[in-house]
Amino acid sequence: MSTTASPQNLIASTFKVLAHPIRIAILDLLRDGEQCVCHLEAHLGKRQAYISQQLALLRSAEIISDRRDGMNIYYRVVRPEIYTLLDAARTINQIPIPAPIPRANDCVCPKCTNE
Amino acid sequence: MSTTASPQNLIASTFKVLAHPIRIAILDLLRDGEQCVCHLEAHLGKRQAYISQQLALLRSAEIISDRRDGMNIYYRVVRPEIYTLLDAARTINQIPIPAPIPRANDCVCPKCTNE
DNA sequence: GTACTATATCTCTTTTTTTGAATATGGTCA
DNA sequence: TGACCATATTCAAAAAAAGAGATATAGTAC
Repeated sequence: MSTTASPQNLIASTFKVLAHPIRIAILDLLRDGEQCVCHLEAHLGKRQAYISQQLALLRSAEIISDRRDGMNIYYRVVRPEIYTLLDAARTINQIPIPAPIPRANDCVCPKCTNE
Repeated sequence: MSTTASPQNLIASTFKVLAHPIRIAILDLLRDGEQCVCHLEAHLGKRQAYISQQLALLRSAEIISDRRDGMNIYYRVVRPEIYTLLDAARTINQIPIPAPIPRANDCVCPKCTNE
């Protein structure tokens, strides 16, 4: 994650963080505000540890940050400019920008509502 | 270069092609129009074969395309929208958009002008 | 034709990234 | 305090990408 920080390398690493389907999906889930990890887990259908790894990556790239609230940890995007990139990439590929996921103030994912 | 072409995978591979300093540099060199390979070679200071490999990659991603003129092969960008991405990434990283390289209709790089 | 030039391709090695499995941590609730 | 829950980290294996070297190709000039 280093090499000398030339402009091109900086830009390249910005793209690199975004060059992953799960990370893109995570950022899309965070479009309309913070979500708890269990939410992401439920929506992405991947192992918890795996999602946590990707969150760590996005976190260390300083694109998202977290906040604990009681039992859960909530993630949010701290660099909304990256949506410019995501949206532009969608436009280029003629993919519609995803509709915002209805905000659920209290987590509605199975893990959060069941028993 | 495959996996099923879900929207996220499509977007991810767009970012992936751009996630490389040399490829970014090549695209910047092509900002103001086509350039012959020797030009790129002179400007990038890398092995010919290496640049050719990167060109092949950009070509197979259908971002650039080539044209032969006499002895030389000229490359040009066929998807100018990618500059939206490059520029946005620069903005995010607070790097100025590179000034266009003065157009040289006849190649002025050492390889083209010497002897 | 042959020789040369510009560029491309192929193959192999090294490095990086991805992913999975196991385990750790640090709050919370009794 | 201890058990429990949500999430994080660590380590190793698998897969992908980066890069170097050697060689091929397709025009061009003679």
